[in-house]
Amino acid sequence: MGRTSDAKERLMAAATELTWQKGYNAVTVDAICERAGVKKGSFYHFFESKAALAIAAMDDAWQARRPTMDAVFSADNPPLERLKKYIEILYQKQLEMSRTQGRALGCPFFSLSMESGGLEPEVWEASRRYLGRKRKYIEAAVHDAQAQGLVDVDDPEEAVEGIWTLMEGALARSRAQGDLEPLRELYDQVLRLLGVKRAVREA
Amino acid sequence: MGRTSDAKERLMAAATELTWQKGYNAVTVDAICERAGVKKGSFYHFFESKAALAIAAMDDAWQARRPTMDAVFSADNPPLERLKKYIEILYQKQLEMSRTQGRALGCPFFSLSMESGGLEPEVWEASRRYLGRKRKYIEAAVHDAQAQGLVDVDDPEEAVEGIWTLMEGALARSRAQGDLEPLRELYDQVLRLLGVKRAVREA
DNA sequence: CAATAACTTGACTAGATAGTCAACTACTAT
DNA sequence: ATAGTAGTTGACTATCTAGTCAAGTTATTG
Repeated sequence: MGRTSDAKERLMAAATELTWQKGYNAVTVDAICERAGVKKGSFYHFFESKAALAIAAMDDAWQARRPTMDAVFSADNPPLERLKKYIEILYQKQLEMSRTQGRALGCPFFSLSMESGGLEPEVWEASRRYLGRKRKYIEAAVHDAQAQGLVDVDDPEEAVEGIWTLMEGALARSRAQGDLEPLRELYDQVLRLLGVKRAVREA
Repeated sequence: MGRTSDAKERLMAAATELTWQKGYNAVTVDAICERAGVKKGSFYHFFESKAALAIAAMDDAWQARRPTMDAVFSADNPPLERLKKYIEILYQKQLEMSRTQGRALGCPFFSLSMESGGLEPEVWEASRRYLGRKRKYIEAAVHDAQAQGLVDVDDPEEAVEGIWTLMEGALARSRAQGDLEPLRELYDQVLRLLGVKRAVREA
């Protein structure tokens, strides 16, 4: 019963966009309202604070990306193909941002996690939770690759750790320096950490 | 002529500390003044803006760390020892922060670079410049290692790129998640990117 | 078609924020 | 010892900021 509205969705979209561009602390409630075309009173009708919106917006963004993640990391795809395809998608996404925003913006969860630590415990916790979910796809791919004898690693957990550092590190660097350079040879570097030999890599 | 003072130094130290903890946008001029024990009027006597202070503070911090960097990356040390020692120092530094601050804070230049893009062009440029200076030490070590036949890489530039991503990525992750986990096996992962064989690594 | 719940609005508060300024103080060099 | 300069102070402005609220509007459902 009662009136309906998409203001809540518009607020989450505006928050995602602005936070990705400028970072959490540089974005004001007023700016989010303006971009969403919503008055501040309505903002506080839907969300109890800026932090609450940030958390809701992360969930929204994750739900939106999940189908793509599930498709790319489908158990039906060969494990190394999953990683390759995923890195290609990362690259394309950041390329699009370079064009539309003038620079690469990196991973929104990671940037938010770096920025919110020690300031906004609930935002920090939520961002880390979504990073953990993202990481699970990588873990599964590496474990599958190991089980199928496609890679040469002593300790799969350590390999996951290194690959995760490479991936989030490359995205973070692409934001820090604004260009796509860090993403260019990423798949090759991942293969190296996985102990895939040069001859196989070139195949 | 005239009165002397260390207020400028105190302001730079306070800015470095607070920005490292909370990030650039979350730190106010008032907070910096309070921590430095300096009134706002004095702040603007020494710096024309918060951005100008941030840039001066980066330079100050870099000058302070440079001697250590020069010692660790001395051409007199074997190239791989330089990298190993440097990673050990990174680890110790973040460990100290875990104790004193309750969490790892990562690399101040990198965090600042991620946060200032698109908002504070001069701060962004400066942070990237200092990151570039830091990177040069890694480059030299990798090139030397290659020249001395200690490593097995096809393309040294690509190896530097990957190692740099691993290092800054691990520091960034240590901030994002607040613990030291990402730094633990860092040297091993670096060796893997350098194509150092398992047997040699274990030696 | 009406009751009512869901949403909207604009005006409001209280405190934070960057930056200014003129008068004041104390040190340093001559 | 003193003139001049570098540094200090507190009070000030104008704007921004998160968050509140009571009264108004509109869609939904019975």
